[in-house]
Parts: sequence; C-alpha cells; structure tokens
Amino acid sequence: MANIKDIAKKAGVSVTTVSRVLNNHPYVREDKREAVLQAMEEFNYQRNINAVHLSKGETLLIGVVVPFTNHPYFGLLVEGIANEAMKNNYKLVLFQTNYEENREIEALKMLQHKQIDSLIICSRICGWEVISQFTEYGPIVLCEDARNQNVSSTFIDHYMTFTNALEYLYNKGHQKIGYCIGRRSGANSRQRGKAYSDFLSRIGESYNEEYIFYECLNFEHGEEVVQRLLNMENPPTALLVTSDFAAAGIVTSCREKGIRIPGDIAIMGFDNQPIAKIMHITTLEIPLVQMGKKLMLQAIDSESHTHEEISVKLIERQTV
Amino acid sequence: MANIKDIAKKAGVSVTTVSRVLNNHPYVREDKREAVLQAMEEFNYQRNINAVHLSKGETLLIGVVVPFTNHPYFGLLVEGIANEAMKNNYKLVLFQTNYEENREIEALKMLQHKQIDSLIICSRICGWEVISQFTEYGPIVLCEDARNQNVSSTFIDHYMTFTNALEYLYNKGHQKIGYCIGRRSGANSRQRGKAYSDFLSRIGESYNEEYIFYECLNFEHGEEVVQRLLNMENPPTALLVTSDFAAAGIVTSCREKGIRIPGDIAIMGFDNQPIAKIMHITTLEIPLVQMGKKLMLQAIDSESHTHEEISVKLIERQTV
DNA sequence: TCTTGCTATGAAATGCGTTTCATAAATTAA
DNA sequence: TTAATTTATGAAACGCATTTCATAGCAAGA
Repeated sequence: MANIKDIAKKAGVSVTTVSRVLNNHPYVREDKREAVLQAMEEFNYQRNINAVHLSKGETLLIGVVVPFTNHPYFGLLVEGIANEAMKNNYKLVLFQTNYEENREIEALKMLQHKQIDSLIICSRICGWEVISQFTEYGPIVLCEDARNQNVSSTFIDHYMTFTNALEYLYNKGHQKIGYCIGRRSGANSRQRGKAYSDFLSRIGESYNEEYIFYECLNFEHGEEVVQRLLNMENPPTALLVTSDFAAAGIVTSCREKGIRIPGDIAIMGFDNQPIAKIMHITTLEIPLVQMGKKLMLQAIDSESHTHEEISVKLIERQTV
Repeated sequence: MANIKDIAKKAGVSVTTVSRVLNNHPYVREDKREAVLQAMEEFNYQRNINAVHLSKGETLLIGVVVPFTNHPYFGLLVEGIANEAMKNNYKLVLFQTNYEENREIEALKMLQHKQIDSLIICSRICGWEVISQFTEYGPIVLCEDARNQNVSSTFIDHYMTFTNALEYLYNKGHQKIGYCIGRRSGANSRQRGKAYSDFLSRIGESYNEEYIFYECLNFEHGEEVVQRLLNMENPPTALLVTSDFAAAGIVTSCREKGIRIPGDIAIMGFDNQPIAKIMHITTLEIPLVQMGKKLMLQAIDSESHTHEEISVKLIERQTV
C-alpha cells in the first residue's frame, strides 16, 4: 500500500506538500496540488488513519457507556447521540457494561489512552472518586446532575420530577402510592428515593418497603409487578413506573388479570415512548433523543464544562 | 507523559526490552522485568494505543452497522455482539445508518483505513458490488445468507421459515394471509416476498398488494396496521408479523377495537422477544443474542470465511 | 572438544502522517 | 525603493511502540 512518501516522490514534491493537500492547507500551488491528487489517484492512496491518530493525538471517536444496549431508554438516548455524532463526523465506540464497574473503567482507560476523544456515560456505576481520576484525559459527559463535578452533564431534576408526579397522583386522590424503578443504587434512583420518602413524610404516610419494585426495566417485568400486587393485602392505588415499557407491561398484565386501570390502580409512566401513546399511558415526557444530542455536543466541546437541565412534561392520558 | 523511551532509560534497558515486558515476551530476565515495571509505576506510564495500532496494524475495534440502534431486533443482536466482544477484549464501533447508503460506506471505509479490524453489517443497504470492493481489507460479516459472497455470514433461511409459517397458518385453516414487514428492499425481505408469492400460487390464491404492510417495525406501527385492517372490505384472517413488537402493537390495538384474536384474525410474530411471551403471541423464535455472538466470532476470525445457518423454532401460544 | 540450539538483549528499521522551522519568492504597503 | 507581508515549499523532528536482525553467553548433545 502506498504511503505519503510514495505519493510525494511520484508527484515530485515533499511529503509536507502532500500532507497539505490532504488537509486542504491553502499554501499549495494549483499545479502541485493537481500532481499530488493525480499521484494519489494512480496509487489508489489511502491515508493510514492510525498514523493520523498517533500524530494528531485525536481519534474522532467518542465512547458511549450504557448498561444495556437493548433497552428502549438507552436506545433512544444512543439514537440521539449517534445522530449528532454523524453530523459532526464522529464515530461511536459502544461500551455495554451490564453495570459491571470494570467495563466502565475500561472505557475510562480508553479515554486515558487516547483511544477515544471523549466519553459519554449514560448511566454511571463507578464512584466519583474513580471518574475524577480520568477527567484530565478528556471530556467526560454524564447523564445525571453533575454540577459539582469536574465534568459536563445533561440531566433531569429527578427529585423535582418525582415530587411533582407524586403530588399529581396525590391530588388525584391517591395516598397509597408505590413506584417501580430499574436499580437500587445510582444517582437518579437515589434522588427519586429521596423525593419519595420526603413526600411520604409530608403527607404523613409511612414508608412501605413493599410498595417499591426494583429491577423493573422492561415490558416483561410488568408481569412480576402485577403478580406481587395481587398477593398484597393492602396494595397501592397508584404506581409511578420509571419506564414506559414496564408501565405498558403492567397495564397489559393488569388487563389480563382483570385489574382496572385507573379504577383499581393508576399507572404513570416515564419517557413518553411511542408505546405509551398507543396504550394511552399517562406519562412524563423525557426528550431522550434531544438529550442524546446535547450529550454529544458536550462531548465534542473540550473547552468547557457545561450543565444542561432538561425539563420534563406531563402527558395526561388514560391510566391515571 | 512518559513514553517507552523514558521507561527504558529509567530502567537501564533498551526500548526493546521494555516492549518485551509490555507484551509478556518470555526472554526477559526477572530483575530487568522488575526494573521496567518499577519505572512504569514511577512514571505512571500509559502505553499510547494509537502508536500500538500504527505499529501492529490492528485496533481491536469491530465495526457494527445497524439501521437503528433503537429497535428491539437490533438491540438483541447488538447485545449478543457486545457480550462476545467483551469476552474477546474487542470494542465496538457503532454505525447507525438509518438505511443511508453513505453511512454504510463510511463504515466500509473505516475498515479500509484499518481503523477497525472487521465489520459486522446487521442489515445491508449497499449492493454486493460495493461490499466486494472492501473484502480485501478485513473480515466483513453479514447477517443474511451470503454463501456465494466473499464474506462470512450468520443467517436464517427466511424463504424456508416464511414458507413454513405460511403453511402452518394454512393448515390452521387460513387462506387469506397477509404479512407485515420492515422494509421493501433488503435481501431478507426479498426472500420472504418470494416465499409469499410462491406460497400463494401453490394454494391458488391471487396476490393482493393490500395484504402486505411495509414499514412495520415497532409497537407503534401496529395501530396503523389495524386501522388499515378495519378499512378493508375483505381483510386477511391471518397476519405474519416480522417483529414481535409490531405484533404486540397489533394485538393491543385489536383488543382495543374489539377485534378478537385469533378469532377474527390470527397473529404470528417473529423473534420471540420477551413481549411475545407476556402477551402470549405465537411466534418464531430467532436466537438473536446467539446470532450476535456468532457474528462476532466470525468477525474475529480473519482466517476463513464461514457461513452459519441458524434454525428457527415455532413457539405456539395463543394468537393463532 | 565442537557443534547446535536456546536465552537474553539492544540497535536500528518500520509503520505513517503532521507540524515546526527555516528559507525563498512574490506581493503589498509605505 | 525599501520594508513588511504573504505565499509556497521542503527538511527534519515528532508522536510511539513493535519487530527484525545481529550478537553474545550459556547449556546440552555428539
């Protein structure tokens, strides 16, 4: 395979000039530029990108950390990220962590080793003390409130959102409210948990462990929730479900078991995925694609750390 | 940042020896190895991976081309690919093409430029005449029957599968059978189309354009299908739906409109996604995660071109 | 004792493009 | 006309690790 040197020789110029042509530098006389292009054509020259990377110290690659690729929440987020990456001529390196800390650290190490230019962490598992060790190597962008950290972030105020949702249900007459969530730990989960217990003490209800459903990620998990609901002596009358797909699963399963919605139980979803619309699920709209776009833009911006709060909109439909 | 030269100097050895330590070459005396490791420790040495790539001509990066990241079919496939990549210490570069040919070509060019070691194309848009121009640069793996091409592939015999499914419905007493599919073109779609028309002529039914539903990818598309169904004078009595999510959407929408399943219309899904189980949808199980795994293994194998046919299993439930 | 063969090590070549610096020529401004 | 710019070009340094080749020491086998 021909390299820049061969081209230079063939075109009768220096490698510098070839490099200038390659990078559209203005200071190249037209006839020489032609000659270089001609030589490239003839040799079917392909620039060795790894050499470019070594030389420039950048890769046009952005790492994206997600726990699961196969989840509608991250699906939409990655869609937004991917679209914007495309526009800016960046490519994505995908890290599926399954919430294993080591996977996330691998991604951070790729940043450190300059194999990627920036890293977007869509759902974090590592502690801040780990993350902060890597901030010097390139932009790290988080999808959670990270305003007091040395990174950029695009986030939702989950405390406020959750509080508002609970108040909304309360105002509809519900006092026994439960919620379904993906994982126990995680910054967003903690915010929500806090909002929940604060709300309970405000309305004078006691905390009932039974009303909280973890590992509730997907459509298929709805069935388990409904099963547990059926076994309860004193089930909640409303459920906040942090994923529309899980909410859809719950709705479907309820219908099957003859539980009326919202009569017997009110269901409120999250995200406003298309499925929520079809199934008329009341939900909180989270503009995931747009968030993905912002995350990408922050990842590209190596100059400054920014923080963008995204607001959430209530979509009233028929399950509350 | 320290480089291999600094380490060599510090440890009082040559760069070659440092490289040997780095790559676990056996011919290094224990005390020198220690000294090198010591020096690395002291300087907090980080190997420049781009230099490694340039030198070795490989990147441990595998490209993955999907039309949409946010689709359960590709979600599962990528999950399988990602898991296997992880095991083998490879990382993924994700290309979301939205079925734009140029995106796919970009991916192929990254293979050509050795920015990725191999390329997995989960759903192809480029013609073979394009693909074949890139086969010399590294393994290209397809997720369709590509036995007569210069690539590897893991695939399903969609002609046979579709035929069997149609026969199954026919044997259940259906003669007016339609189908829902994602896109018009594409190798798999063509195979299915052929199976469909062959089947029709075998049973002596005429081809009814109305019975075919395109762009039927997701849950939300089920609603449109049902709407069209309702407007038909002579609707089909059975529908083959090439995605469980779309099937689930159809089932949900039918329930809402009071169309009985399988009484008024039988629905047969594809993939056996979890949603199909919950909604009791009869479906054809496609082991997508396993297919992803095989695709990855083929991508890593640069020695030979292999072709793996994956068989599909009928899962009988309650919608047929 | 002499030949093989293995262990251990380093110098130098290799992979390849970018960028800095120096220089020369051609313009433009004063 | 002189000074200051701008244009154009190339040599050489730089980014960094891997790999080939050569060499030397040492051990095992003939």
